[in-house]
Parts: sequence; structure tokens; C-alpha cells
Amino acid sequence: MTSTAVRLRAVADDDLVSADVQHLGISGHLERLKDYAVRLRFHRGDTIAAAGDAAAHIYAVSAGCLRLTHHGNDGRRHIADFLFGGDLWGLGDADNFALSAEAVSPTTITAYPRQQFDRLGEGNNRLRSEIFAHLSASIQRAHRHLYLLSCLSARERVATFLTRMMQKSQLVYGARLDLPMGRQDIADHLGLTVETVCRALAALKAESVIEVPNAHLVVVRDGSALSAVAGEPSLS
Amino acid sequence: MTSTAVRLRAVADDDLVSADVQHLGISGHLERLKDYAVRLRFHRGDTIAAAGDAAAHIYAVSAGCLRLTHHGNDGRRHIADFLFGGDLWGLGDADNFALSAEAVSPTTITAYPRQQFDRLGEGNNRLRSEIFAHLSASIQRAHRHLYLLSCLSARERVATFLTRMMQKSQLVYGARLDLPMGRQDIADHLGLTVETVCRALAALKAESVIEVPNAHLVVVRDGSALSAVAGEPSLS
DNA sequence: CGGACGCTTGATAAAGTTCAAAGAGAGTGG
DNA sequence: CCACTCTCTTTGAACTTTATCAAGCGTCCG
Repeated sequence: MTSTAVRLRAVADDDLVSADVQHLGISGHLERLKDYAVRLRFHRGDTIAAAGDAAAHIYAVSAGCLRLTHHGNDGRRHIADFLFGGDLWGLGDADNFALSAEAVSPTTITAYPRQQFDRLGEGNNRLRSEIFAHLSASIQRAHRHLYLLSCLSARERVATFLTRMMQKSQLVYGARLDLPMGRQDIADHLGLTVETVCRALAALKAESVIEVPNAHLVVVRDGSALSAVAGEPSLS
Repeated sequence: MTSTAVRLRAVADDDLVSADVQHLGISGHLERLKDYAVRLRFHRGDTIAAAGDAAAHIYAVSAGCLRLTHHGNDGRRHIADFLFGGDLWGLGDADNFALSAEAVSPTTITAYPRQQFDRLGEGNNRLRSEIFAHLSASIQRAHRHLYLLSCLSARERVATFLTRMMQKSQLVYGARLDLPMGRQDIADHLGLTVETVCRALAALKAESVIEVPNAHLVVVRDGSALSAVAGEPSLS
């Protein structure tokens, strides 16, 4: 207990060590808590934490893919977002998690105690502003997705999804895009049915915009055509 | 300039005056900046600030109703949220506004300089945690709306909209719910067309769940039936 | 290798959109 | 103060998109 307090005081005086840390963002700060960190492994389909659970930890995805889901009373499901290596979860959940996190593929996660993290932030302006930026970015992502769900057609949604996955995931090699999630996950993310997602992909394939060697791999053959369908001429 | 610095230092030492302020949340803290505040009036349809504008101010709605809109490249529009008296806008927009804010009805707004506000926050833990809570709440609101757009039918969306407006706006007197926004606004908020919104309202009216004396007034005749349609048996 | 699960495609049905036109309300100018 | 007009709302009918239902296929895992 004493050693914890000492450690935190030492860690919290900011701006001395931050030069080597700032470009890493929040992850860099979390690095300072590595002695408290717990490394976890999950299999496909495992639940990391469910909506309503006490948010005792901040999670950093090391490798793999997570889905953040919201379950309705009657079984309907929405996937708010997918997380990949480097992404964080739980920053905005002060008390209880608002969403459930489930492993889409075998996933390695590092859990940092929230209490320690919060204390770290108390003495660290840079960290706090990075947390603020992270939350702002989450809001903006959510708003972009609101627009997608509110205004775009099935075809546009699927195309937009592909472009966003290319921007976001590190699973792009050239034009090869790895999609660890299943069609049902994509459908629940885009507010469509599995069948409609399949048909939209099939249509893009028929137009030679993409190739689909297998269900978890898309090769983008005509990126600008894809962007055009997505309605995002320049990445915003 | 000097007086500004002095004032801010005096104001920033927190926890002395905060007892009478905490229950008011962020608005209470903004009150301390009243000497820098500007009061603005807008007519129906006026733009308070457009997406992309420099976010130089935090806005507090005093009276009236705003819509926060996202405009696509091709004219499609989504309304992310409606704001009423007591609501704030701009807290999450560090640099430029992500959305446009437009007056739905004649509206009075107080603008506080962001720079002063940020400085206020630097020395005030309570304010910062309230800002954090505000951003978290924004994210949760957005996620609930994502679920609405992704999973609910037109009928359910309209019912949910009505229940949320009853919870949110102060424009509820008994079962009378004032809807300052037009049908097109509601449609753009719910990802539907005007006609579909009208038909859903007409259906609820035909089932005696609501009455619609005029386009901007809904009387909820059977609140539990409305909640049932909304799929929110208990308010979550 | 077998079986189960997820993916894909087809046919049909339903929900919502689009197009069209009439009706109601609010604000304006005579 | 009334009539007019413009805009918004409402309802109807046809059409489009997407969901639903159903069946076959492929693949991955055990």
C-alpha cells in the first residue's frame, strides 16, 4: 500500500519523462503502469466484460479483434465498433461499462487498473488532454456512424465499412484487407441483415471493385471506385 | 489582460466556492465566467455555428431548441441531437465544431469563451470530472441512438423518440409534449422520411396511444403503451 | 473425414420510400 | 382585420429496397 502510493507519486510528476512518451499517446502513459498490468488471452466469442459490469480496468488491445456490442431486451444486437491492436476500451466508462466487449478472433489484451490510471491522470495535464481527445474522437466516430445508419443505402454502408476498415485496421497489406469478423457481425454493425451484406459484397465483386477470395479476405481492386460508392471522395 | 489573469486565478482555486455550485454541474461553473459571457438570440432556422467553424466558445442554451446536424456531401442530412434549455454545446469540440447547430425555434444562447473555460478547468478537479461525465454521457446517448437506427422499426423509432423527448425536454406539462421541431427534423433524426414519421404518428393516434391536437403538440394518452412500443419497459 | 456452422444465392414478402395531391397553419400585406 | 400565399403536414398509391424464408454450398474445426 505504501509502495503503491510512493510509486504513484513518483510517476505522477509528469513532464519529466513525458518527452519520450507523448507521441505514443495514452498507451505511452499506460506503459508506466505496466507493473500493475495484467495480460489476458481470449478465444473467439469470449466475453471480455459485459455491459453493466463494474469498469475496474482500462483495456488495451495488443493483438486480435474485439467487438463492442449493445444488446436490446429482445435479442436484437448492435455492434457499435470493432477494436484492433493498439485500441483502448473503457476510458469513457467511469462506473460500469456501457457496452459489452467480445473477442472476434483470438485476442490478447492488457488490463490496467482504473484506479491507478485515474490517479495517474490527476497529476498529469498531458494525459488528461489525451483522454479528452480520445473521448472526443469516440464521439466523432459515433456521429459518423449515426450518419451512415441514418442516411446511407446498404451498398453505401458496405463500401463505407470497407474503406473505414482499411483506414483503421493494421490488417491491410497493399489492397488486401483482412476481415476477422463474420458477416453477421458486419451486418449488426451496419444495421443490415447477413444476406444484404453478402449481396452488397457480391455486387461490388461483380463490378470488379473488389475480390473476395474467402469470407475473411477482401482485395480492393479499385479503391477510388470503392470510395466513390462510399461517398467519401476524400477521407474525412 | 491583467485583470483577466487575476480573475482567473481567483476563480480557479476551487473547492472554496464549489459547495453551492456542484449540484448545478457545469452550468454552475460557467456562471463564474458570466463577465465574459455573451448572450445571443436566434430566429427559427438560424445557424449558431457550422461544422468546421473554429470552436471558440462553449454554448449554453437558455431557452428554445437547437438541432445538431451533420450534412453529407450530397445534401443528405442527419440530426444527431436536439438541445433544450440547460443543455450545453461545444464541450467536446476542442478545435473545430464537428456538427452544425441551428435554431429550431427562437432561441436564447449564452456563449462563454472556450479559452477562459479551459483555464477554469485547469485548476478545478470537480469541473474536469463533470466535463468528463458530460462527454461520457454524450457517448452513451450516441450509442443509444445507434441502437435505435440500427435495430428499431419506424414505429418503434417514433415511439422511442417521443419517450425520450418526454424525459429530456422541459416542455412536458402532464402528458402534453411540445415538439418545437418539424416533421422533417424528426425524420432526419430517426433516419426516416417525413411521410413515414407522419404515418407512424397517425397509427399511434389511431390506437389511442397519443393525440395530436396540432403538429407541434402531442398528448400522451397511454404512456405505458408508448413505452411498450418503444421497447423500453423501464427507462434505461 | 464428417458434421456443423457460416456464407451465399434465390424467391417471396414486408417495410419504407418516392411521387403526387390535398389540407391545415402561420405569417404577410393589403 | 381579412384574405392570400407559402410552407409544412397529412394521406393515398405505386414502387424500391431490404428483410424474411428457404435451400445449397463451402470451409473450418473437431
